[in-house]
Amino acid sequence: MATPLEKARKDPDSMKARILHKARLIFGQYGFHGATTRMIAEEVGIDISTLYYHWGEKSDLYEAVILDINEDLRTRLLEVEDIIHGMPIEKRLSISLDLMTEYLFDHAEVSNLILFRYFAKTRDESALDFHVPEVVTDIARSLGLAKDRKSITNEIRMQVLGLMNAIHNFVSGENFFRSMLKIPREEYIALAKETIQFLLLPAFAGTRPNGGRIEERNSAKSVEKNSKA
Amino acid sequence: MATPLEKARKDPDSMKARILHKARLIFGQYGFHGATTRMIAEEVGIDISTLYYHWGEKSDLYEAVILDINEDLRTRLLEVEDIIHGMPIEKRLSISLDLMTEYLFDHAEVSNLILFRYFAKTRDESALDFHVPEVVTDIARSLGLAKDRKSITNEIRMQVLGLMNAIHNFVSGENFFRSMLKIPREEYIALAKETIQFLLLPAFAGTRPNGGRIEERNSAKSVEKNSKA
DNA sequence: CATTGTTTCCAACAATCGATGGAAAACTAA
DNA sequence: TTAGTTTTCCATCGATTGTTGGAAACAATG
Repeated sequence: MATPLEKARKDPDSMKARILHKARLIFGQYGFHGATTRMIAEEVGIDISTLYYHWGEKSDLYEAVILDINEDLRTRLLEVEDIIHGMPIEKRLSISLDLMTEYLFDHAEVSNLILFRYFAKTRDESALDFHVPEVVTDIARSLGLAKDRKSITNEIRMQVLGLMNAIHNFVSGENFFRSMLKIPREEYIALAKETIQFLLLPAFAGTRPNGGRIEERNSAKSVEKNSKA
Repeated sequence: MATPLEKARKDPDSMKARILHKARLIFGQYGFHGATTRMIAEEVGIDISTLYYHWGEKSDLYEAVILDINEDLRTRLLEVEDIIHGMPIEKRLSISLDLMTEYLFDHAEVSNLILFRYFAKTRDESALDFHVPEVVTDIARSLGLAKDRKSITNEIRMQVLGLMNAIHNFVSGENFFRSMLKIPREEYIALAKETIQFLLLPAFAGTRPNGGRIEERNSAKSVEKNSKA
């Protein structure tokens, strides 16, 4: 109950939480430099100084936003992990992709913010260079791509990044891609899911000649405990 | 020989071209709002007003940058198309991915700018909402995923977008991902190539049970002509 | 009620942004 | 050289940015 972020997450109706929520959307749409504190304040319907009263500097608010979506994402990943637990590898992957795609389409700002963090630089790098614990390792273990934390190679890490980014791309690119395909949102979402499965599932299908760096299944259950960071 | 962009592309040593080149890099790293005209001018080593003399408004320069990388990318795609022509589908895809990955790692700002355009909004949308001809259709035909322009479905379009974005992600995300994997650049590039092939090739491998929506091969050669926009 | 602490807004600040007018410099052509 | 054109820079503008001080409004406590 110390940091402003913890307060905001505890009471979603509080002013801190309302600001944080709108900040997620604005930062997600325009990026750090594209978003202005005035845009966020106006979206909440408050004066700009109220925003500063609650969150301090712009970069502090941005940091809170990143940590916030990271926590949400981690929570959702744990839920998905629970659902797919015990299933064979192909089903685990297929269902994970579907559920995460569904979730991210409902919270597109999460994908936006993650991609911004991956790809965009910031003028004052030092202010925004806080470290967020990467979930890549947890995903790899949850999917069964590696027995435990220590056996996760860089190859597997890259594969997981590829999986995650495939989803983020179709979610964040919705506006651009949809105007290109000229289809309604529901159709686009369905098509995105279908395409993700089509592109990525075969790589992890049980019997493939090359690159057999995937575990068969049922290797977790004992490691399941230390998923809490 | 009318537009400033055409002049710049014609004479790469001209001031216009020098500004355009640095603008590519800066816009690519920081995005439209993150980049400032002063940053670009300083990078070139000129006064800011010289930049305005040659390119006018910031958004005009940005537009020129987008059109410029689009032209470069199209040129490279045509070269690749020439190389893979006549090969079987799997080889075509494999080599295309490799060559385009190689090319984009050498011109990372191209991937950056494309992703920015896909994912980021701009405060003044109207100024930057110029239309760039999409190459998705050409890629699909070149790869042999469809016989001709008219037989390209939205499913195929989405698959091509998935292919392209997979490359862009690993290229643009190099800084972020590499600091996570703690490996040198060459190793990262090799790993990226390997991962892209690992993830995406199986989906288009000849004999697969589901989703057989790919043409076999050797259906182009007559359509080859109208690739020039 | 009065008082104390918390929250919100108004007004303004310095810094930085995009952009321009005009003089100086550099170049071209005679 | 001279005249004319093109290019570059200096100085500056207004608008917008992030940020803050301080007054008002509100809430809780005695």
